[in-house]
Parts: sequence; C-alpha cells; structure tokens
Amino acid sequence: MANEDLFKKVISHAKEYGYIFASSEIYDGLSAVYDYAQNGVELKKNIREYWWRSMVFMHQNIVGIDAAILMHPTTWKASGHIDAFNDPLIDNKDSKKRYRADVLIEDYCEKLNTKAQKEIAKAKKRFGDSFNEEEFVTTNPRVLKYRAQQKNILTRMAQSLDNEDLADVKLLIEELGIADPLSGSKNWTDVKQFNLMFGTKLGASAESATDLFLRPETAQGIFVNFLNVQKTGRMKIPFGIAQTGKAFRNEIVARQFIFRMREFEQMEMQFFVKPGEEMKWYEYWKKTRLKWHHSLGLGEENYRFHDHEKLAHYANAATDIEFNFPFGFKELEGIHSRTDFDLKAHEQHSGKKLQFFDHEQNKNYVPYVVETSIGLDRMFLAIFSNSLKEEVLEDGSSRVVLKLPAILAPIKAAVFPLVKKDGLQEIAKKIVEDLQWDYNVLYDEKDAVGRRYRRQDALGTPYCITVDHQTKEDQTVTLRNRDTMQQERIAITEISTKIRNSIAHREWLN
RNA sequence: GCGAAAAUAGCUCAGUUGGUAGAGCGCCACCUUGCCAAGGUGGAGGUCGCGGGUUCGAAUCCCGUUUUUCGCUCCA
Repeated sequence: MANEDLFKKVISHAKEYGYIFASSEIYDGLSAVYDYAQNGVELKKNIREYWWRSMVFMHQNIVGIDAAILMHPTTWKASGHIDAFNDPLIDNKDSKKRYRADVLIEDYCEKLNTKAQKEIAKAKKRFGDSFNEEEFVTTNPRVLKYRAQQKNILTRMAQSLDNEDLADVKLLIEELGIADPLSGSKNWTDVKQFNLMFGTKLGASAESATDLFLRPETAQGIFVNFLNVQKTGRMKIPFGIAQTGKAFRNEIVARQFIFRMREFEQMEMQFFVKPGEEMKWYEYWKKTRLKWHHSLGLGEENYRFHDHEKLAHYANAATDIEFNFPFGFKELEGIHSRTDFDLKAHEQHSGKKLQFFDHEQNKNYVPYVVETSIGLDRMFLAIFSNSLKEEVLEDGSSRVVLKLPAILAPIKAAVFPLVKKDGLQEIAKKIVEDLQWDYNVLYDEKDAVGRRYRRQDALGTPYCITVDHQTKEDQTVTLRNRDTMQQERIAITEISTKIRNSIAHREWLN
C-alpha cells in the first residue's frame, strides 16, 4: 500500500471496524476530538495495560497513581504553563509565517540597542582614552533617543499585554513599521492571544467561582504528590511514579486524525533520582523504553531517537522516540531530564518542603527527575496503522488483515460452528461460555466460514476456532492463525492454554 | 490561523449543458453451499455536511459556514 493511500485507509478502516469515530458525529463532529468505539476501547485499554505492567509491575521501585484532572490553579503558575502556554501570535498574510508578536517587538528593540551600541563604539574610536562611556550614554542625544524609544516601546507593550489590549500590540507593530524578517512584508493579521490551556470554573455561581484549568499534562499530578507517595510508600531514591490519564491542550492546529487531539491520554512516569545521576538514568530510560517498543514487533526500523537541540523551560536533556507513521517519522514518546525544576517550583509556590532525606549522605535534597511520557493515542495510531495490511494471496486474491500484536488485540478469539446444524452451534456456544471467563471472545455463525475468517482478519482477531463434525467424535476443533492462515487441530481442553501462552506478558515483555 | 483540496448510503465512489439519487461492497431476513470474501430471493438505509441566494426547478451555479486531508508551525 502506498503511504499516501495508507493513511486514508487507516482512517476509514478504523471507523468501519468499530475502532474510532469522530466525536459527536451526528452534529458534524467536533474539530480534532474523537471517540474510541467498541473495538478501539479494548485496544486502547490493552496498550495501557501493556505499558502499566512494564512500568509498575516489572519495577519494584515504581508505583502508580491516578491524580485528578482538575488541580489547584497555582500548580500551573509553578509549572510554568501559565507563561509558556500563553502567547500573543500574529501572522504575516504574504509569507504565511506565524510569529510571536512580543518577540517581533523585542527584536525591533534589540535593533535599537545595536544602533546605540554603534554610536558608543564610534565615539570610543573618536575620543580614544579620554572617552567616558558613562557620561556619554547619559548625554549623547542619539543614544538617549534610542534608549528612550526602546524603553517606551517595551513599557507600552508590557502594558498592552497586561491589559490584553491586543489591538494596541498590532498598532505598535504597524507604527514601528516592523516587517516580516523573511519576506519584508508588512501585511499582518490581527494579534491573537493563544492560551493552550482549557479554562473552566469551580463553583456553580459565577461570582464565587474559581478559575481552573484542565491539566495540559499529567506530570504535575505526580509532582504535587511526590512526598505523599514517598512517605506512605516508603519509597527510596531512585524511585518512580507512573500515571495514565487525560490531558487537554487547546492546540492552534490539531490534526492528523488521532495524532494531535485537543483531548488526549498520556502515559507518564516520573523517575526521582539523586542530583548528578540524572544523565545515567536518562540513558537507562532511553534504552528501556526503546526495548519496550521493540517488544511489540512493529519493526525496529520504524523507531528512531530525535535529540532536542532547543530544550523546554524545565529540561537539561531531552529526546523523542519517533515512529514511522503513515505521514512520516513523528514524535511518539518523550524522554526528558527535567532537573529539579518542577519540585523546586512547587516548593516555592506552596511553601512546603519537597525533599528526600538521604541516609547515606545524611542530608536532604530536592531530587532530580527523569520523565518518560508517551501519548497513548499516538501509540494506538502507531500500532493500528502499522498493523493494517493488504495481502495478495497465492491464488491471486487479496485479503485485508489487521496484524495487531496478539497481546493487544481487542478480541482474542472467534468461535464458529462450521454449519448451523447438527448441534455444532451448541458446542461452539459452550466453548465461548468457557473462554469468556478469561478472554474477550466472539461467537459468529453467519455466512460461509471462509468469510467469517476474513471478517476476523480485518478486525485483528488472532485466532479463529471452528467446530466441525469431527468435534462431535473426538472433542477437537481447528485453530486458525490470523497471520499464517494455517490451521491446526487441537482438543477443546487445550484451547485456553494455547491462547494464554500466546498472549502472556512474560513472553511479550521479555 | 493562512493557503490548497475535498464532503452524495456503514465503506469506496458515479451522477452528462441545472429537471426531485445510483452502483459495488457491507448490513438484515430467508433459501442454498459447507474450511478461507464476492450463490439465490427479498429488505432496510440518503431532506446529496449545514445555512442562505440565483432559478419555474439546485447534489449540480454563487456566497457563507462546519468538518476532514495536505503545506507552514507546535507538541504527547
């Protein structure tokens, strides 16, 4: 399948086979919001569990929490999101480039500063040793003019931003004649304020309500609970706290199906380490997380690291694990060394000590944090799009098959009576009743059995069990493999073990 | 947000210079066959994304709007 077609097929297959629907579809949908359907919810849940087990079950020093989506508003001041997620943006209509309006103005002021510096340099050359810079800058009319302009502009901008007077910010850009640094065009749109956090209110009546935000990342729920977990769980550094949950970002551009949604689910683990040891753990988690991805067998060539050059306000090292999506390599998981930025910030804003007492060193310190943060929806898309195949069979016909890792498949097995008579239905139903204690299984008796096989192929079901006439004689059934299409004859009593072994975490995660 | 393209049945699409909507697959019921989709008969399902306008008449022409995909940008 060609790449450009593949993504379209992924989207329509996801709908047709009950994996993902557009949210509120009967009302034309809501931009970049999607619902997980009857099979999608199972796949998503299984991915979440696969991650959770590898993190929480498999590490004695990692525990989980489930923090609330709503948090005290000061959380976001401390985390830096109030500042970092709140930008006045302006577009140039000719070059189609988007800029931060405040940065454009600051750059302009920087130019004024450069001009003043040139005057000073010139004067220095002219007067030589007798040059008194301090006196010069307070008396030279040109330098004074530049300095004054600069101060006026910045003051006015700060005032306008504080008052949310964005029209004046645009006016300022126009008055100063600021042009697009690339195209030289002065054809600007209005300045718009983009707050990436969703606001909401606590309290029913408007007067007494408190402004809250839906969390833009789950990590802060872990940081504010750091000491609670450490004390009550008797955790010792190094240790980690894992969490999965929804986060919300009012993205300016949210697109590419479930790749970038406004409401999305993160699977995060914050690992608290001794200061100075963060790079060692950063490398450890890079390796460990990549191994987790590889364990699913989507093809190691489809993953790569992308180290960040420009670091976020909280990080001293950062990398992405990128996956080869139908639209190219894109970020799937982030691994960040967040230093002690978050815990220190929460100490300052809360006035509470968030430190660990190290008995070996006999002293307190604020731990450093190494974070692994993966988008559950992105992982879903990675697995789903990678698994969807159109195969040409030996006889020249083709089949559509969703080769999901068996451990993640929504339905583990489908059970069919070969024909709808001779008591085969009853036997098949009995097998279903037995298996459904342990697995999500499905019974189907409609249409020719070959067609039923193909239906389950497209749905991603790894096994099909068929009851035929021989079953009545020797209590055996055929077990058909989705990927190889091969059948083997096994006893009814063997079915459960067979399935269990093929979807054992012990095998997959190892 | 700006630019480009698109939206007709569950899915993929057709629909002629404007004349009141079709196919294939899928779905449901029954019959037939019985181990790898596409046998037969019957059936359900669409105010052609939505709202205006032009017209005797609009899926078709015009305007607006919503949603989706692609490019710029950002992120999980």
